[in-house]
Amino acid sequence: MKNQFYVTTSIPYVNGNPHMGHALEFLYADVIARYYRLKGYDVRLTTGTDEHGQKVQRAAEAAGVEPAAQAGVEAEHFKRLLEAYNCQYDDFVRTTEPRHEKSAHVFWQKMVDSGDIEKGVYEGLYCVGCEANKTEKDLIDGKCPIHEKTPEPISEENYFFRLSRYADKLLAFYNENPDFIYPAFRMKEMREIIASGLEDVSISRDKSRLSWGVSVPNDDNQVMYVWFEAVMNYVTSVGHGVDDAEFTKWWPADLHIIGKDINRFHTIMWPAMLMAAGLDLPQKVGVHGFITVDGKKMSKSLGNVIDPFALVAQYGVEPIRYFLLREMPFQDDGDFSYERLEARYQADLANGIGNLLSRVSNMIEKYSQGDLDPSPQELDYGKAAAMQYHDLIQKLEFSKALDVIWGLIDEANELIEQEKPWDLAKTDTDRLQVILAQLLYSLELVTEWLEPFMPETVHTMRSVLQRRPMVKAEPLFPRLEITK
RNA sequence: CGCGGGGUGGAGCAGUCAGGCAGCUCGGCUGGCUCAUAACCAGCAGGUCGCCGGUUCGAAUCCGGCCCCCGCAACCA
Repeated sequence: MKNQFYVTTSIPYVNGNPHMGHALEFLYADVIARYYRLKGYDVRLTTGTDEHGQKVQRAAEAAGVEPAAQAGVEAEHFKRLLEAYNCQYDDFVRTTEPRHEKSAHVFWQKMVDSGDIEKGVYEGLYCVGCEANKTEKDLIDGKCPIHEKTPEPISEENYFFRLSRYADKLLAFYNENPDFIYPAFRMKEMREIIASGLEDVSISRDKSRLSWGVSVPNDDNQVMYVWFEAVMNYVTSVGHGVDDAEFTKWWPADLHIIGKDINRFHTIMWPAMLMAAGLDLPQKVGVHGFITVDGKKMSKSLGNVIDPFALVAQYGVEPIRYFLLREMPFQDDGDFSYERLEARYQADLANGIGNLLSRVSNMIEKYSQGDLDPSPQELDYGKAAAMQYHDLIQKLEFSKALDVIWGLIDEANELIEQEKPWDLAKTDTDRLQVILAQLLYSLELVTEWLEPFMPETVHTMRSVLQRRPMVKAEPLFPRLEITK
């Protein structure tokens, strides 16, 4: 079994500011990366920014700056988001970096060599308002539904990726690797799309229409289509085209974490591209859902956008990490509301883990002179809970893994109630020490399992639990004042 | 008939694949306790499991039909 783990996030497009969805995706990747680091694996977490394309070029023109400058500002913005959510990353790939252009050129050439890139004529419909190509399916009564204009037919010489050649190979790959896409129903969706037919895709643009991109090798008039080049960041990060030893060490990736909207690019186009280039395919793609707010999609027009920076500023990073990982099921959309957030904070953090630490640390200070070794004599969690925990994390079921941890907290509270240590202090001090040692053990297990999710909290808890003599802990999570 | 997800006590969900007394968390109510952040523990109330029909000794679960909500449909995490 190899003791390394390479995980990536998708790379945000820099035409917009960071939002909650980015924060959530970073968190998912951070938890799994921390989990494997704690297991002793050599872990690499790669994230970055997608900086080419029409929208960035236009935004820069509007702002009167160079596209590179525009992208640079946003790249820093996303790095601040990673810091704000305490996500540890090993590499941050900007698609405008020289190493990425080199990587993309090498990748392109491999596909040319395999005969999967050919020149062709792109004939399509172009909406001037959208500045984008449209398909018949996009139109209503032959008009762009956004601008209510009839798109202009255009004809442009582009390079095409022979995606149509890969339908059967992709399906065969799915059959051999039924766990390739998580959750499973996302694979079902992709099977449907493949079954309905894959067309060759245009993967370049004429520079007269778009110049802000990675140039096509040996053709001064074309740049690569943004999506085509952006996904290559996953190989760029590990030295593709630049450092063969590094690339051999890390590729293929163990896990790509992505949002459900870009599933097809990662589970159809990207695998096909890798096959065409003769490279191995990633082990798994985890497709997460979106965050809704009070049941509705977050959008500027609804005015319900939550600022991820303001949120951690108000509640602190650890409670927000907990809330998002506990309430947003990886597979589906999760709903955000301040009511749910405050309820979780109060019940699980203040009354749950925080209060348990207080009462146990206080009893050990009082009844054991603050000096005691942990021992699991009373409650045998056995291997079942541990197996459950590890299994759930590896399956990306973070919410359920946290459930398991909180099960330990509940059991500890129940044990206290059953044994009544304050009575034992008067009647049976031997029994009292056994119970306290058990409680200490339970808390240590909680810290061990919680570490990928709430590293700062665990750090604080350990400073209490490992101190000798132990003294009563300050509230980990002070109760929120209910003002509403 | 484009594809997919979903409709379960006040709220959020599990259970549906392998039919068998309808479960969890939050909230509400009652009681207990006092080590603890008025926290903790126990118990109670509350549900025609979207609708109609079928199979079955028995259906939230299987089959058929219908209604409603949400997402996707090549560049929106």
